Amino acid sequence: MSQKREDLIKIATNTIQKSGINKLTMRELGNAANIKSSSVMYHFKNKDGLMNELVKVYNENFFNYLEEINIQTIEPKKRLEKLVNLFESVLEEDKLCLCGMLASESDNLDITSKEYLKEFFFNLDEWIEKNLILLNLDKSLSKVISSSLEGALLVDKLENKNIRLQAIKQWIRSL
Amino acid sequence: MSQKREDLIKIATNTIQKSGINKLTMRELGNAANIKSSSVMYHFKNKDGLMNELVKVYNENFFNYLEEINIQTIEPKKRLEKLVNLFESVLEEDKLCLCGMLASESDNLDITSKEYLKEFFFNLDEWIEKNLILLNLDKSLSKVISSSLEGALLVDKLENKNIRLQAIKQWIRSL
DNA sequence: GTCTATAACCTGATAGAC
DNA sequence: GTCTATCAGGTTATAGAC
Repeated sequence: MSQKREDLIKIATNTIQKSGINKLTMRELGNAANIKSSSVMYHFKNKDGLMNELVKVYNENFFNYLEEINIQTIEPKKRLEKLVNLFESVLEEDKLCLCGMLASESDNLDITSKEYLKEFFFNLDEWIEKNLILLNLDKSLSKVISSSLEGALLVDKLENKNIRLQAIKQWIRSL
Repeated sequence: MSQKREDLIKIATNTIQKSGINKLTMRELGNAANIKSSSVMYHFKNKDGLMNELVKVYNENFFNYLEEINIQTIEPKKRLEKLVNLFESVLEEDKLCLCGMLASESDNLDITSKEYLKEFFFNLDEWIEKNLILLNLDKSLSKVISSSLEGALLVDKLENKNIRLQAIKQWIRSL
């Protein structure tokens, strides 16, 4: 992948996570990367193509990080805590989860992007489940944990506080 | 409030809940109400004014319903279950929570709308807390419950399933 | 790869008639 | 209250030069 293309993906992802899909336009993306909107189109063909790439790369990075947690941390409870930390680091940058945001705007996405979104949540639940099983906990709790993380990030960012993610961390510890 | 104004609020709220804030335009809102976009502007002055009204009315209806639950249901666990049912009824209409959606697009809202949003989540947590206290449960769980409901609705709608809200209901029963 | 130029369309908003 | 007419600006996208 070319350097410029990589730059564009980073900038575009950041824009959406900070301000929503509406604020991502070819013109502004070009401005931020010092090229014209027509040059952005050369790299991605159209906006759907751009969105496909954004979600795909986001997923790759996200699950590479979870894999890293698995390697560096053995204790399942600690792993789950590190998952919450990951969401906290997003909050600290005043951003939201790309996939959480796009889920609420799925009407504006093509089939490919929607499939990537579904994959994201499927893989996230699966990762959590594996650790719950190691803890002898009900694996259906994974759905509660992943949902709460997405919702908490949303509202904590709105309020510019870290309250809900903290509450989740505390709750997980108590399980 | 005039009948037409009420109609416009209902249509606009529905549009956002089904398809996102992007799909709400003055023109389309007018079309759906059989008036011109300029006539919509007469009722709300501008789009920010419209958004203010949407969130305000949504909050009123939402908390009127929670108040109704309080009257009709005494048992706190049952009340919480009815809260989950409320989110399930939104999912069944293939909609999302207006306030959850707008939280992820708060960059496009003015201060007034954002304040209404914060009020929504504050009041929701408060309502849940009161019932948790009656159950001798940690009141900080309210943040986990409200967050999980918002997140679960988001992903369940994407997948066109009722899995995550069900998992939350089951989890609350087990508390 | 990047540019200019341009097309075709949609957006919120306003002025003024009825 | 609702209309027509119109505006200025933003949007994706394409054609063709360099």
